This record gives sequence, C-alpha cells and structure tokens, in this order.
Amino acid sequence: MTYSIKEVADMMNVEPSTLRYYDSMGLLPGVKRVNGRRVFEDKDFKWLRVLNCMKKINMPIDKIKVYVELAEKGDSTLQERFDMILEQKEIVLGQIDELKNCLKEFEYKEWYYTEAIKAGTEKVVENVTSCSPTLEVDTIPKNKKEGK
Amino acid sequence: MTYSIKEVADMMNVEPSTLRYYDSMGLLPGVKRVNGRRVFEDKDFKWLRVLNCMKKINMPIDKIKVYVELAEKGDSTLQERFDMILEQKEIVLGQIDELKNCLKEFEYKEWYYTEAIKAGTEKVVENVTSCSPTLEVDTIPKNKKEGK
DNA sequence: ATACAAGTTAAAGTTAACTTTAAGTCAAGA
DNA sequence: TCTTGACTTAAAGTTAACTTTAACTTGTAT
Repeated sequence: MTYSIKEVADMMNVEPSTLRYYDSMGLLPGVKRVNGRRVFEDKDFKWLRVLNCMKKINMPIDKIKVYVELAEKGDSTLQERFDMILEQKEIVLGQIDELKNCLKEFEYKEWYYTEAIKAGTEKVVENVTSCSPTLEVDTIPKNKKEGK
Repeated sequence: MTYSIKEVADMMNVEPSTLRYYDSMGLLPGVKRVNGRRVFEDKDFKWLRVLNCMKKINMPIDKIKVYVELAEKGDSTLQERFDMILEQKEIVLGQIDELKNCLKEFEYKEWYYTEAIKAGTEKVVENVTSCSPTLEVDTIPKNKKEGK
C-alpha cells in the first residue's frame, strides 16, 4: 500500500507543506519518489509514528535530526539512540506530571467559579486558596536550552 | 511579604524580561509599583500560579489576556470565565492523553533498543511493531487554530 | 487535445514569544 | 560623593517552525 503526501498529511493532521519542510530538514529519510513525487509506504509509517511523538513532546527539529542521522548509521549507534530515547522518556514523564498539576489548578478553578456563580459573586471564594500552595518550578529543561 | 521581579522570575524559572513582557501584554494586572519598580505581593501569586498553568498548556498570550480582561470586569463575567476554564481543562486532559500515548511509544522504543543492543543488531527487532498500530490524530486543536 | 488537480522546488514571508539593547533612574554601601 | 547593581522603558533583534508564493511538471478526466 502506498500513500500520497496529502493522504499522509491528513493522517498526521498537518499540511503537506509541513511534511515537505520536514523532508527538507532531513526528517523523512528513505521516502521513495515516483516521477519526482513522494510516495509513502507502510515502512515509512513506523518512523512517522515516532516522529509524531517527538514533535508532540516539543523535541526540536535539530535534535530529531540527530536521531535520524544516528539511525542512518546503523547498528553502531544503537546505544546512543537508546540513550536519546531514555532521555525523551524522562522528559515526557516530567511533562505529564506538570500537566497533571495544571489539571489540578483548572479543577480548583472550576470549583471556584461554580461556587462563585451560585453565590453571584466571587467574594464567597476569593480567599480560598488552591490545593497547591506554591509556584511550581519547571522540572523539564526548556527546549531552547537543551542544545547548550 | 513582597518580592522583586528577579525573585519572582527565579521562582517561575523565567527571565525578568519575560515577566516585563507579560506585563506589557497585560498579563500581570494589579502589580504594585514603588519608585517605578514592580513589587509583587502574596495576592499576585494566586494569579501567577494560574498564569503558569495557562502557559504550560500552551494557551496563547492573546487568549490569556481575554481571561484577564474578563476577570477585571468583575462578577458579571463569572460564567464566561467558568466556560474558558472548562475549555482549558478539556484541552489539558487531551494533552495528557496524547503524552501518555507518546510515553508508550518511547517505552516500546526503550524495549526495542534494549533487545537490539543485546543482539548487537536491530535486525532481531525491526519487524516487531509497537503496540499502537496507527498514526495518532490530534485530539487537541492547534493553538494557532484556536482563535479562528 | 486540453484543462484541472495535485504534486514539485527554491526562496521569501509570517508568527508568536521572547530577548537584547540603549539609555536612563534610584538606593545603598565605600 | 561616587560607584555599583538592580531596576525601568521603548524599540529593535532573534528564533523556530512553519507557510506562502511563483513557476513549473505530471497524471487523469472530459
């Protein structure tokens, strides 16, 4: 089974131009061409799924490219790729944790407004503090700082 | 207790210039000045914690500003603010879900490389597919598309 | 045959969110 | 009194990640 760039773009919920941009950045290795047009095969989807994940955790394109280049070198880079995956796993765990804290804050606010709307005024709740008493500090390194 | 811009910036793990930028965008309402300098008080931290969460779920500054402006109008906007909070809660739930799927992919890759390293080659695993058989489609609207 | 839809490239344009710069104010310590 | 460090502003600069444009090619339907 083969797919056009538009079909793949629709599956990934991105524009075809975005996939062309990724390709130009070296993030789509091994995609075939027929009459100059990109033709995606089933084997390409394995990587597209990983790419999708890397994008979702905000891994910068430059860093994804490092991974791609390691993969292209073959078995000699297995350990390095393993290390990168482990690092990204830790990052996504941290992100999930942060988002769970945000969820708590929004749930508190949901309660807060529910009570305020009942009473017709915020005055009844404005001195009730959220469960989390302090400002959360990032556990995740900023992407822009990753490369330093 | 009061805090300087640097102290607050350190607590939030951002640059003082970022807080000044937020202020210039209207995201820091009610911050006092002494001799022209910003002085943060305990009451400001309530909002800073919410702001922190809004930033972490990638809520665009323009949209955060809408919320701030509603809050400044007082009790007449309680329902609108409640609706915004609910919407953001749904967004963060979707994000957590997406990240959990990414985590699965990275855990699969961790296993994949563990086996490959043991064997000295990827060949032993390269035909083993991850648990998630399809490309995930975004459940979360892109921030850039939110405003349309 | 001809039009149309969907693909191609290189290059320029856009956007959001900062970040830096330059020029200045102010309070405290030597 | 002078210097230092932390603050201030407005405006310009930066960056990453697309997105659009213009000019072109190709396969399919009428």
